[in-house]
Amino acid sequence: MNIGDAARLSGVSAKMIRYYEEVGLIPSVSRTEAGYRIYKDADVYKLHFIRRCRDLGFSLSQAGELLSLWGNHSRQSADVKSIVESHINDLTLKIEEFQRMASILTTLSACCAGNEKPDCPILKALYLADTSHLQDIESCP
Amino acid sequence: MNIGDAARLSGVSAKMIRYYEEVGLIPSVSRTEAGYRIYKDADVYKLHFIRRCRDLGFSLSQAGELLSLWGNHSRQSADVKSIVESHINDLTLKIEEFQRMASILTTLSACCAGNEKPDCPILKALYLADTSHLQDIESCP
DNA sequence: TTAAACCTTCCCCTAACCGGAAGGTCAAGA
DNA sequence: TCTTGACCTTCCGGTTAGGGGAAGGTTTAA
Repeated sequence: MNIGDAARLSGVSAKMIRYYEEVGLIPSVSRTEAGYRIYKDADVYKLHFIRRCRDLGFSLSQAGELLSLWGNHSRQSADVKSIVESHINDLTLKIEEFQRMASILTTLSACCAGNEKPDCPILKALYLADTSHLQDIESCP
Repeated sequence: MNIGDAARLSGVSAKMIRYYEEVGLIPSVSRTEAGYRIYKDADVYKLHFIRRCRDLGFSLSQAGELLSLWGNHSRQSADVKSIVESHINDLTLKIEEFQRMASILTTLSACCAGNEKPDCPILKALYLADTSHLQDIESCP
């Protein structure tokens, strides 16, 4: 199987497959005499596993650790769970940060007339020293 | 005022001030005979404005647009509001994506014993073709 | 005079890719 | 048999928003 077939079957682009090989996430595969990479089903499964890790937001480094645990039959499920919980924590922090931003921006946007006039409470707030007072605001600043 | 003072007053590191100048986000400032950059209060305000945009998650490109509007007294507040609403939309999409990931991972994590044994429903789910069925799952897969 | 604390430019590194150029290979149809 | 198009290869550069550090010049205070 050529890299194009492996890409189609795994959902990982040929470009990315070469990249994963380059950075050591997957081992180098064998080649034809002409230098073409040859993939087996097991390689496609690995690529597919990585793709699913990426879809769930894991870093390539974490995906590599999970892939390693996946192939290690003497693994401890606690190690897997630890990686997952760390990632859930990262996601939660990002969600909270984005919600904080969105909350402030929504408040400010609601106060902006959004017309042809230059007056704009959003720009005022960006100029002022601190928007932390906008966290729980109900009325317009 | 040297770049170090501007950095302390604006909350933007000297490294980043030079970078913002290099990419054209802020204009080049004048220099001393020795080549040191000289900053005025107005420059510090601009840097501070950019920093606040970044704190709210705007890209440097958006920060540049907002900065330009801020300095343009014939602006239309609708243009400001448009940028902000676009960014709120981006944030909302990211929040939803992260929540989707976190939801799936939390479900899987709850099903993993997290002990010294190798059995792990998380790895099983990463191997299986599709986790979309985990969106609304209550019990363990 | 000297040492610390500045400043300058320059280059490399990050994560996870995408785009494209230049050139070699393979398979099918005329 | 030749050609054409679809593959494949490596290599290089760009993306975002910076961080780290080297090598060397400047300023200021003791």
